Amino acid sequence: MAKPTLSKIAKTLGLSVATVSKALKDYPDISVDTKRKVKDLAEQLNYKPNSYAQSLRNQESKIVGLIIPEIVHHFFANIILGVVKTAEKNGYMVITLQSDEKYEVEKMQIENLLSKNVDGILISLADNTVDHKHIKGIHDSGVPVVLLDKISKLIQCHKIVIDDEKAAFNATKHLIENGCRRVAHIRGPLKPQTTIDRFKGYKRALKESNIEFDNKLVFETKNLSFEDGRDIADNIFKNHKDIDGIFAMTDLLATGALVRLKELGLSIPNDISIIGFSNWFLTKITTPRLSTVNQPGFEMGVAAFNLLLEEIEEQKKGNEIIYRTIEIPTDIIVRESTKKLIN
Amino acid sequence: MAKPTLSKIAKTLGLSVATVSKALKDYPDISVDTKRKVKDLAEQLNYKPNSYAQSLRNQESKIVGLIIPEIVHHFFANIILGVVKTAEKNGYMVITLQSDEKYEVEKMQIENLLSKNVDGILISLADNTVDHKHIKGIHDSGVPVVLLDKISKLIQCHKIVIDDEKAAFNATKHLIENGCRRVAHIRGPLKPQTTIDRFKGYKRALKESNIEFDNKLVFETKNLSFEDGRDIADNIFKNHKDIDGIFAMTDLLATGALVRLKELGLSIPNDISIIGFSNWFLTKITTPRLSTVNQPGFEMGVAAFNLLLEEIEEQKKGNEIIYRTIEIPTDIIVRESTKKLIN
DNA sequence: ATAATTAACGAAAACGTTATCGAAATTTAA
DNA sequence: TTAAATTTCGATAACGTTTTCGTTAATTAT
Repeated sequence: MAKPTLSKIAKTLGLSVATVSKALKDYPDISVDTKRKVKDLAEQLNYKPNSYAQSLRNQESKIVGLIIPEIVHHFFANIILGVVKTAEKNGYMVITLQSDEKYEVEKMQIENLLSKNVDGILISLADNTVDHKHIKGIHDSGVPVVLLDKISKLIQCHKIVIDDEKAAFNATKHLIENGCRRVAHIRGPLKPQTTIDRFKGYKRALKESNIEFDNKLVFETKNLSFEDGRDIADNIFKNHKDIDGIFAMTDLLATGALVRLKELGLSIPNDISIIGFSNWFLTKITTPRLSTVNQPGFEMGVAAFNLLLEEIEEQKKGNEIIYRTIEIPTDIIVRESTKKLIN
Repeated sequence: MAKPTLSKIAKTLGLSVATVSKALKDYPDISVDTKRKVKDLAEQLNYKPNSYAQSLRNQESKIVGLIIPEIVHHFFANIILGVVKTAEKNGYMVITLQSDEKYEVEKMQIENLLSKNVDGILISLADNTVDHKHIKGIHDSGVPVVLLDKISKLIQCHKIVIDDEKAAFNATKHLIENGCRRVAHIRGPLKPQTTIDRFKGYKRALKESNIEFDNKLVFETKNLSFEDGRDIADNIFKNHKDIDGIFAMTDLLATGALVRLKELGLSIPNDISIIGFSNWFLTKITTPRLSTVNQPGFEMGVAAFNLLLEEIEEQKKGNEIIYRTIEIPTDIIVRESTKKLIN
C-alpha cells in the first residue's frame, strides 16, 4: 500500500539511496549487475519517482499554465487542444484556465499559476485587459510567457498571431469581388488588437476598391454574440436597405445576422452576402453555409507551446532570449453565403 | 532576483526558519511582535511559499486531473468549465486532457497523471474503453476517482450521470405525442452505457405507446458525426419514406439529418420531426431550430468536482468512503423541429 | 523565597530526489 | 612488486517547507 521510494528499494537491496537513484538513471559508474537488480525490483514494486521531490530538487514542474478567455468556444477549444497535445508530446502537462474575458480574473489566475510554480504561461488576453503590469510580473518572476492570438503590442515577449488586418482585407475584398458595393462591418468595441486590425483591413479593402468608407455601415456590438448579430440584422433591415454585403468579425455575429435576415425574408446571398471570421463548426451547418476566414486554432496552440518550450530551455541554458512573433497563415473559405448567383 | 525563502527571511531577521514559518501561519506560540516583523518583510519581498516544497511536505499538490474524450465539443467544454471553476473556488487547479475517444490514450494519460501525483482524477470514459484495469489502478494507487457522464457500471467509485434512459424516453415520447408513428432512432455502436440507455429509453417509449418496435428503423453510425447524420438521412429518404420522426442520440447526428433532409426537399417538421440530444449551441441556429434534450455539462462538472473533493477530504481523515451516483436532471427543449403544424 | 506555569522561540527530522565528491576495491601499467 | 588508473559504490548536502518536541526565559502561584 505504501508507495515505494528509493530508500525502500535501497534498504531491501542493501544499497544506498544514491546508488539506486543512479542505477535507475543509467549512470555509467554503476555496474550492469546492480543496475539490473535495481531495475527489476523497481519494476516489480511499480516504483514511480515522486514528482514533488523531483520538482523541488530540479526546480521545475513540467507543468505550464494556459489562460484563455473562454473554453466553450470553438476557436479557443482548438487552441487548448493544440497546446495540450504538443505539451503531452514533450512530457509537459497543462493547467487550463478561463478568464471569462475579465482582467481581474486573468490577474488572479496568473497569481495562482505563479504560486504553483509552473514552468511557463500561455495567455490569450481578455478583451478588457488594457493594463499589463500583471504580465510584466510574470517575467519579473523569471517565468517564460507566450501570448497567443489576443496579444498586446505593448508587451515584450514571444507571440503567436494571425494577420488580422490582412485576413479582414481579404474577406472584405472577397465580398467586393462578388459584386458588393455597400459593405457593412459588424464588430465589437475597438479595444482588442484583433478588433482594431480587422477594422483596418476592412477599410483598406474599401479604399483599394475605390469604395468610400461610410461610418454608418459600421455596427458596434457589445458581446459579439449570436443575439447581437440578430439585432444588427434588424437594424440593417429597417434602416439600411442598401447594404448588399456584411463582413462580421466573428462567426457568431455573422450567423446571427444570417439567420435573422432570412427570417425577415431576405435571400442570402442574393440580397445580401455575408462572411464571418474563425471557421467555427457551426458555419458548416447554416443554410446557406457561411463563408468565413479560417483561423487555425490548433496550429496556433502547437506553435505557442513550441515557442514556450524553446524559451524555457534557452532560459535554463542561461542564453539571452530574442523575442519573436510568429504569424500563422489564414485563408478564406468560400461557401454559399457569398456566392452571388449569376443573373 | 533570487526567490525569497523562509530561510532568507529568517536570516535577515535573526530568527529561525521554524519561527518564520509559524509566524506566517499565525501559530499561537509566536509573539505578535515577531509576527508583524516577519509578515512585513515577507510582504515587502513578495514572498510566496514554494509549492514544490509544500507538496513534498504535505503530500498533496492541490492539482487534479480531468480526462475527457474531446475538448472541441460543446458538452465536454461545458464539463471542463464546471470542473475548472469549482476547482478554482476551492483552491485547486485542473490538468485537462483529451483521450481522443481512445482507450490506449486514456490509459497513458492516467499513468501520466498518477506520476504527477495529482490529488484526484475525473474521467469521462472513451467510447472504446471496455477494459477497466487502468481505472482500478488509480484506486490501487490510493488516488480518488470520479466518473462523469461516460461511466461504466462495472467500476466502483463516485459517479455523476444523467438518466439517459429517461431522457431518451421523454424525447421519443415527445415525438409520439406530436403525432409521429414511425419513429427512427439514429445511434452509435452499443458499447458506451449512454448509447445503451438511450436506446432502451427509445424502445420503452414505443412500447408504452403501443407502437411496435421495428429494428429497421434503428440506424447505427460509426462516428456520431454531422456527416453520418447526412448519410442516414439519405438512406431514410431513399428507403424509408414512411418515417415521420427521428430521435438522434446526438445533436450532431440530428443536425446532419435535418440539413440533408431539407436539401432533399422534405419539410421539417411537417414531413419529419427531429429531436436531438445535448442542447449544443448549434441547435439554436439551424432552420428550423432543433428540439433536443438539455444535458447540463456545467452542472455535471460542478457536481463531479465537489464529489471528488469530498472523497479527497474523507480519505485524508481516514474515513471509509461509500460510493454514490449523483444524477443531474435533464429536460426536453422543444423548438420548431418537432412542432407539428395543425392541419 | 522556591516551585509551577506560561510564553516565545529554535533544533531537528521528515518529505524523496539528485549530483558532487571522495573512498574503497579492483585492475592495469611500469 | 609498487604505482597509477579504473571501477563501483556511498556519504552528504541541497531543494524549501512543516511540525513535533525541547529549551530557555519570564511570569504567576505558594
